[in-house]
Amino acid sequence: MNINPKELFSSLSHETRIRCISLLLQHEELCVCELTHAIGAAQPHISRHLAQLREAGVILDRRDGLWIHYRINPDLPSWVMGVLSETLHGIKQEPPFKQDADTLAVMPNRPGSPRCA
Amino acid sequence: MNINPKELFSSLSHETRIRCISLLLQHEELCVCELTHAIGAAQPHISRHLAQLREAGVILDRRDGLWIHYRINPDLPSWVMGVLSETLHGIKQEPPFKQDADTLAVMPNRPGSPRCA
DNA sequence: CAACTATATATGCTTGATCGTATATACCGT
DNA sequence: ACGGTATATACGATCAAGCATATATAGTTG
Repeated sequence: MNINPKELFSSLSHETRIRCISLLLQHEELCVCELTHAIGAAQPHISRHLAQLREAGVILDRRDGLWIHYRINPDLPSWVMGVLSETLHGIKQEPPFKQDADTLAVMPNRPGSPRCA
Repeated sequence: MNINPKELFSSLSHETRIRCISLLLQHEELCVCELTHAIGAAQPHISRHLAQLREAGVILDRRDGLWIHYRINPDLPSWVMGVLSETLHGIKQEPPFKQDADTLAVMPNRPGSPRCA
C-alpha cells in the first residue's frame, strides 16, 4: 500500500470526508446508509465523498447484498494510521463529530449486526 | 490556539506546503530564501504558500532585518503536532523531502547562524 | 420479470485554488 | 535620499472541486 502526503491530506480536506473517517475509525465497518443517517446529508453527497476516499486508498468497500460496507484500509502505512488516530483523538469530542457518533448510536433499523461497541 | 481539521488538512494539501512544513519541523526556524533555495521554486511561489500556512495558523513569522524567519507555531494543539510529526516520520526519507533537506544542508551563504543541527 | 431498496455515477453549473508575471513594501548600506 | 536585497501581494488567466439533481447499476423479494 502506498500513498503520498498530498493525496492523503487532499482526501481529508473536506468536512464530510473527515466526518466519515471519524465514524469509520470508531466503528470498524459502516454501510452508506449508516453514514448518511449519522451525518444527515444527501446520499449522493456521501457516496461521492466516499468514492474519493476509496480512490485515495484510505478506505475499502465490501458488498454484502444490497449494502456496501466501508472500512479504513488496514494496509495503510503506519504513519498514515498515526495521522488518522491523532486526528480522531483531537476531534471526536468536538462538533459535529461527537453528534455524528451519537446520532449513529441511536439509529433505528441498522443493517446487519453491529460489529463493535 | 485553535484550528479545525478541514483547515489543517487543506493547508497541507499542496506539495510545496508539505515540503516547507517538513523542513521547518527539522530546523526550528528558516527564512524564505532558505526554503526557496532548498525547494528550488520561484520566490513568490514559496511566499504565497507560506502565507497560506500562516493564515491557517500552522506557522508563525518573525522579521529580523531583511529576513523573515518562519517556524512551526508552538501553540498548536497537541493532536496537530502529532499529525505533523507522524507525517514527518513517514516522509522525511522519501523524495522530494530528503533531497530538500540535503540541498538546504549544503546551501552556501545562509543568513544568520543556524539555530539547530 | 417487475417493483423495490441501496448505492453509484453523470450532467451542467458554480466556486475556489493555483499559476506566472508584474509590482509593491520593507529594510539596509552608502 | 538612492540603489540594492529580501519578501509580500496583486492581477488575470486557467484548472480542479464542489454542488444539486437526475439517472444508472446492482441486488433482493414477490
